[in-house]
Amino acid sequence: MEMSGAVKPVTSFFIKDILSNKDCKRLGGKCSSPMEKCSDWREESEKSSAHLYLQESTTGMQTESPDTSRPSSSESSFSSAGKQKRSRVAFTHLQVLELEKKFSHQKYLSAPERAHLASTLRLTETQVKIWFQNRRYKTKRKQQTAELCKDVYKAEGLDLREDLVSASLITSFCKSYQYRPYLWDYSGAWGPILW
DNA sequence: CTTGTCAACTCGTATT
DNA sequence: AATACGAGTTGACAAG
Repeated sequence: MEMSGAVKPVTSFFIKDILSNKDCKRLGGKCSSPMEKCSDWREESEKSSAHLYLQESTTGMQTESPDTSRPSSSESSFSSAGKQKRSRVAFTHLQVLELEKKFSHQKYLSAPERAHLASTLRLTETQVKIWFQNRRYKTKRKQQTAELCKDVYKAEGLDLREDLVSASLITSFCKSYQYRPYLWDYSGAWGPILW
């Protein structure tokens, strides 16, 4: 809140740093220079980049920039003034693919599993953790939306008179709400995507 | 311009 | 206290 927007954006991906950061925030203090995060996750990235580069050649599909961990404009995001833009790192197709594959089998990862996956994909554990969190949440929202739409269709079919107006509104909303970002998904473990 | 996507974020909570 | 979670928000970016 207080930190919002301004200088805050980037923080360390290390859990301890995140936590201490949080504490600082809550205490109203500013604990670390914005720079820190960069170097921190850089370290972590390099740690794993040593050998585990996620055999791109095996699939032969990786053509995107491999280094998601950062818009490796490591310097550029800071431009000149202290004002640093929040970065939105786009994971590579391959990374997302592997994450999805894992997610299709298990929605939750243990710490060791997460660590392994992270190093394999050259991501930080925090990135993997957040990705899974977001993924679960997205799945849930998607399902809720789908169910809502189903119900609306049913309601409309069975009882047209009941608040027809609002029902129709929701229906049209459902129709237009084509939110299926993971259509190409593995529809296996956690259910088919029905639309 | 607006809108959608999504990684990263905050906040409250649960578990150990 | 440390850690992870869900839910919701933020902000960068791309597509329309």
